[in-house]
Amino acid sequence: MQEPDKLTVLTNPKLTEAKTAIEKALLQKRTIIVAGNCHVHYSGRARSTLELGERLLIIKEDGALLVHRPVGYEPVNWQPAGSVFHVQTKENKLEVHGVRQKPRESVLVTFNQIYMVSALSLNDSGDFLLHATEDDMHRAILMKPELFEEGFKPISWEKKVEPGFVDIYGEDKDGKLVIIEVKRKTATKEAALQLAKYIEPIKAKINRELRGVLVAPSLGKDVQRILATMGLEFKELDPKKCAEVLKKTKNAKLETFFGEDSQ
Amino acid sequence: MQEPDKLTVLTNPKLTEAKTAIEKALLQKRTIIVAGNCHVHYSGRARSTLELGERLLIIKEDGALLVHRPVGYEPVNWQPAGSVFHVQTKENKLEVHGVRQKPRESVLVTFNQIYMVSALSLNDSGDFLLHATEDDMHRAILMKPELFEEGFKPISWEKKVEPGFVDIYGEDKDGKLVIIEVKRKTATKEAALQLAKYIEPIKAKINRELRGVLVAPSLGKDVQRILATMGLEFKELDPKKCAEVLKKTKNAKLETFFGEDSQ
DNA sequence: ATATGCATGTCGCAC
DNA sequence: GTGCGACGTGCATAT
Repeated sequence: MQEPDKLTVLTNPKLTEAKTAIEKALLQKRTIIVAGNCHVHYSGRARSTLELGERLLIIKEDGALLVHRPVGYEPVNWQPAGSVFHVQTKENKLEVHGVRQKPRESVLVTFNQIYMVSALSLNDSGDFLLHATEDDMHRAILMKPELFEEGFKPISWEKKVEPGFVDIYGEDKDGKLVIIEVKRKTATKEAALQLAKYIEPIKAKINRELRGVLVAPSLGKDVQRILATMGLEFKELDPKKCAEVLKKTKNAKLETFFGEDSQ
Repeated sequence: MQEPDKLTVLTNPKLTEAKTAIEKALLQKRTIIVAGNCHVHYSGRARSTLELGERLLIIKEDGALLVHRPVGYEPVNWQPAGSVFHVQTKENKLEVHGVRQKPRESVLVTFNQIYMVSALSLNDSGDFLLHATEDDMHRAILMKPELFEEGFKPISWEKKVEPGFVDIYGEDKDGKLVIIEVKRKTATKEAALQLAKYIEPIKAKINRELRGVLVAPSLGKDVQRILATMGLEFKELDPKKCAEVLKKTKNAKLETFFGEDSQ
């Protein structure tokens, strides 16, 4: 079931042994994990130094590099995919050097002690799906406009209108034009200003009543007031609810496909 | 030199063995690495599903969780520090469930096979220093104002002025007020608008000539034109150069401390 | 190649 | 807690 070399682990190796194992794993494009005592220097878009301490170094098969401290979600140092690596021992230390071009930047990890080197051949082709994004909210409104408002008829979306793109625009039940700006979380004053920026030039261009509506799960502190002074509206809508709607719509479609009634 | 339990590694353990090892390591607040075949579900601010595949699961001593695919810099799923974990075996699968409150969100990693479980006690107190940030640029200009302009006298920085904070303000050699907005990389039109937003209210309030200057290593495409129409200026300045200046200044101080001339 | 905007952004700091 | 901006942001997309 499992190739003999799917996994290689060295515990408390000598630095030279670690060097050999890492170089071999790099050639084989395996996922490498090194645990040890190291310091780190980065130079490129900025510069950084990380003093001696015990961390994890991870190098992936596509040349991504991560240095993780024992706390925190984010890597303390890293290198994006596509980096090229060089390993060498030097004065009783092991140096792992990762370089990428465009932008030119490099990370140097210097170990004085290594607790573990692990090399894995990982096979991963599973799909990743993310729901309840802003884009899901757009699609949900387009597929089920009454989510926004009874009688709303979408006309277009992601429409270029100087000075940017309008999320959705359409007509309400009274035939008024509606410009919608969608946010997937609490809308800030920035969002209100963004909407206003889109509205004004259009108002100036067309001679017709125009509603600007901010759609979001909630509003920031002073945003309601700002909207009011600008004659804009707010409509509450939750990204989760939109995701639900999309799911149901998808189910409905599938049912139709299989010859069943869709509600 | 090294405690006997600094490092524990299990290779190709049974799921029940893995469960025991992970639970023990969680109690000991060690850094845990699990390599295996799994699928992942996330629910919280959004929702996601990741189909079956071989990945790394990392749980840190502060309750941060990372799921890494064999490619890419970013984790495919994660949970910030402070999450609480629950491990159980179920129908020949091992479930690792991480939950955090505020916002309420959870990640469920379900393994059907495990290649390695590793638990480490990492000791890391080394300082991390990042140079050539925007803040370094502020400090460099404050310490050596001629970096910005000959005769410039800084008055204040990070000054609250409705509707936000001005990076630096001061007086030029002719006694004109100068408002400086600093960017560490190519300045976009957003930066220009940000500067304008600060300038306008101040102009309205004081009765005095006022210069608005965008300081950055370079300008985006139409930004020069935008600055011109708004009567704003651009001054080229590189964050690396600022970092250099700070370094020299620091050295100069040290030299003084040691009784030597500082140029 | 550059520009624009989203992200389960994260993180830090001020109010 | 909320707001605001920086980040070695990364990332996808459209031009």
